Formats: sequence, C-alpha cells, structure tokens
Amino acid sequence: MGGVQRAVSEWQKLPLSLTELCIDTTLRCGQSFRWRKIDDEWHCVLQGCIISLKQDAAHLHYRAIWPSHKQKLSAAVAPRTPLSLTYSCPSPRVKEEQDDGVQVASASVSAHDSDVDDDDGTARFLRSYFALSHSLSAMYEQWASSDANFARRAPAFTGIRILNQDAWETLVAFICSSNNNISRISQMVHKLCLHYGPYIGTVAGETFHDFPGPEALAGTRVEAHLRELGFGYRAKYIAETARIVATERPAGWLRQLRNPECPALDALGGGGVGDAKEEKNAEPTAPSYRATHEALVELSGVGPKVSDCVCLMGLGWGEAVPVDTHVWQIAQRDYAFGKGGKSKTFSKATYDAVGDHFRKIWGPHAGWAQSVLFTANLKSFSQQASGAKAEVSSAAIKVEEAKETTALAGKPAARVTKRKTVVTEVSSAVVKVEEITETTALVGKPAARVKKRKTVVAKVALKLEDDDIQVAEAKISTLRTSKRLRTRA
DNA sequence: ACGGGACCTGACAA
DNA sequence: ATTGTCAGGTCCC
Repeated sequence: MGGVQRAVSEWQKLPLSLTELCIDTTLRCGQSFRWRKIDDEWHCVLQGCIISLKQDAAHLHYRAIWPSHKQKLSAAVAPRTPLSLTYSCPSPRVKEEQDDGVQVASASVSAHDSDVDDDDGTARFLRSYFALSHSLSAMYEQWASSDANFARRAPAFTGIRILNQDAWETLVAFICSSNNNISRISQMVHKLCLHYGPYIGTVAGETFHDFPGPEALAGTRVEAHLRELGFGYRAKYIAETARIVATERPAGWLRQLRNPECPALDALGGGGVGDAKEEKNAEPTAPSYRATHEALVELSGVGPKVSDCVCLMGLGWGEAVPVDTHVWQIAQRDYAFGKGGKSKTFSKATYDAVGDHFRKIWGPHAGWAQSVLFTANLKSFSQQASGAKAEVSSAAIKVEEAKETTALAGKPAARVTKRKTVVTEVSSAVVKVEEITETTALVGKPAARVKKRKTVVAKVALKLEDDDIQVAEAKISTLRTSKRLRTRA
C-alpha cells in the first residue's frame, strides 16, 4: 500500500435483513436501469463513484471505487458536447490497474486521493439511496392489514424498496420507458452513459460511465444522434427536455421540487462535493406533490405516468402512484376498476381515480406498495411467484403427511410407514409432486414378517391463473404394488 | 374535455 | 420464416 494510491475501498458491510431490502429484486424491478450484475455482485456509477454491492441474509456488503479526480468529475456537468457520433471512451486517460481487475480513471494531475478511508460517507450514501430510515417490514404490515390483496401477493416479494435516485437521471430514464420494455430501456440508458457520460472506471472488463447531466444532452445534434442509436421517437423528447432544463429553468430547479420530508441524496464524498450555488432563487410556491407533478408534465415526453415515476423515485414523493399498463391491469383485476360504465377506457380521469384509490387504502407511501404489486405482476418475476407458491404448496402436502404419520404412531405398532416426497419442476407454472410411500407391515410371529411395499405416486399440477397458483389436478395413481414378500429371519 | 391513432424498436411467441 | 403483439406512454388531432 505504499507507492500507488488506491481508489478502491475495502468491502464494508451494513447489517440488513432481506425483508428490509432485497437488492436482487429492487435493482431489477424497473426503478433503476443502470445496475449491472457481474458474478453475484451489483455495480453502478453513482455520483462519480462505482458502487459495488452484494448481499447475504444478514448484511449488505458494499464498496466504493472512485477516480482521484472525482471532485472534478462531479462538479463538471457541462463540458460534454459530443462532436463525434461515435464518441465513447475518452482515451487519453491514465488508468491504474488494481489487483482485482479494477481500473479507475485517473487524472494525472492529482495522484492524491482524498478519502480512501472515508467509508462512513458511502454508508450514509447507501442509507439515503435505499431510504433505509423507513422500516419496510412495518410498512408491509400496514399495507397488508388494510388490503387483503396486498396481503395475498406480497409475501413472495419482500424487500422491495423505492430507491431515492437522482431526479434528472430518473426523469430521462422514464422518458425512455414510454411504450417500451425494461430490457430495451436499460440498453438505451446505458447508451446515454456510454456516449455522453464521463468514464469512471472498469470492473471485470466492463467499463462504467456516469449518467450525463442536462447540459450534455442539450446539444443541437443530440436528437439525430439518439435516433441513430435506436431511441426512436424518444430522441426528440430527451433532447427537448434537456434543453428546457438546462436553459429555461433556474439552476437547482429539480432539487427544489423535492419532498422536504425526504432529504436529497447524501453526497458520496462526505459533503463538500455538491455545489451549493442554487437555492437563492425565491420559489414562492410551497413544494407539494401535486405542484411537482404539474411542473414535470410541462416537459417534453413527460405525461402523468412518467411524472409520477420521477416524483416517486427521484424526488421523494411517496404518495405518487405511477399508473401504467400493469397497474391498470391490477386495478381492474383486483380492485374492481373498469367494471362500472364510466371508466371502461383509460383516461386521465381514470388515471387519477386509480391513484387516489391506492392512496386511500395504502396511505402516504402508496407508491411504495404499488411497486411491490407491480413487481409481482412483472412477467420476468412470475417464476418467482409460482416458485414460491409451489414451495408453499409442497410444504402443505408435507404437513398433511406429518399429520398422518403422527396418527399412525399413536396406534400399537402394527406397521411402520415411511414416506418420501419428491418435488420436480416441470415448467415455471407446473410442478410435479411425487409421493412415495413405503409401508412395512409386521404380521404373525415375531420371527417372520410380511413386508408390503406400496408405492404411490401423486401428481399435482399447479396451474398459473391470474398469477395465482391453484391446484388444478390432484390425481393419485398407484403405479406399482409389489407382491407380498415373505422373509424369514 | 374526450376518444382514437401514430409513433421507433426489438424481443418473443404463433 | 413472416407476421403480430407487447413493452412501466405521450402527443396530437
């Protein structure tokens, strides 16, 4: 540790249960589109640092990797105007090779790291990013107690939190999300970082860039370039919104739209990084969810749904309920929406009605609860639902067996029954349960015994219906009944 | 105000 | 293989 300054911190850990936070779900359920999982570790650039995470049952393990010129990077949002369409990695940078295959962009000017040991800063940042001050299990209980449907769906999807993300990044990411799928949204957000964001470092051979600021995306050629990159009609929205935010709104405009009860993301460097240059503009309107929602809708490509996503995940308004196709489906299927003659089709009035309903039954963090049901409804997570339910189902079968065995045990030991259950997954929706029973009967004289072996195979098909597992078939067939075997001692 | 299309693209199922 | 549908919607008429 002598000569070369390292910008990679050691792994640290934060005590945290999986019911309070499950990163495997939270980082994949369509809130952030930027986290990448490599060999059981999650990585993402936040505030100019590469944050790495892994989790076990008791702890969230984390480490931060930052370039020594991080201060400069986080302050320099502006000077990124791509002149070349194929601009990607700024090459003329010194890279420091680390032991574990980690490279970090390093400005040759300062070979001096400020805060390698400052991991409290990272911990504070993570508590803020994951909004850990709220007890998630307590909130789940509250939502479940006031809503039977939530109580039914949520047990298979614990640990889903709303991330406290950067507002600008959230805004752009969800402009990309319109009429789109998570896979492609992630690709698009990645392209934005790659082509317009500053290079931060390399982990396991993969390069990591930060998310570009509004100024970087406000150029006149951005729209055409983004179209070439496959953004489709969203290219115009992004360029327009970037221009508006960069030039037609006061500095710190987005920050002023935050929920005051949910403080802004803590600075990673332990303070001093954020430029406290705004805040002087007198904003007479008291910040509120409604006002924030209206202000965002003014932007290009931002309708009510995208606005609510930014309110919820980027600005700390927990009551914001983004109503998308999934939530609309849920509202119709589980909350009797669209049944009455009025709101059969989906209108703005319907949108507001759905949100109001969920705010009414779930309370001030309705958006958090929405995220749980949304995730449970995602196709990419349906296997998790069926898998969990199959487990529950097979557990129930085993309980039945145990009861039977207990009943037998009470009798004088005329026979001994041994049972075994084999559960095999046929598909994501169908599970085969084989029950093998061996009965050994003891008859006659002590010396002689009759052994009767019977094998019963029970096939239980579990069908996925409305995302709900039901036992569609419980057929018991005797495959083989062996003859009596007479043995002698 | 309300209803209906168009809109880029790519993955995935018939 | 081609075609159709769907994906965390928004804009415009």
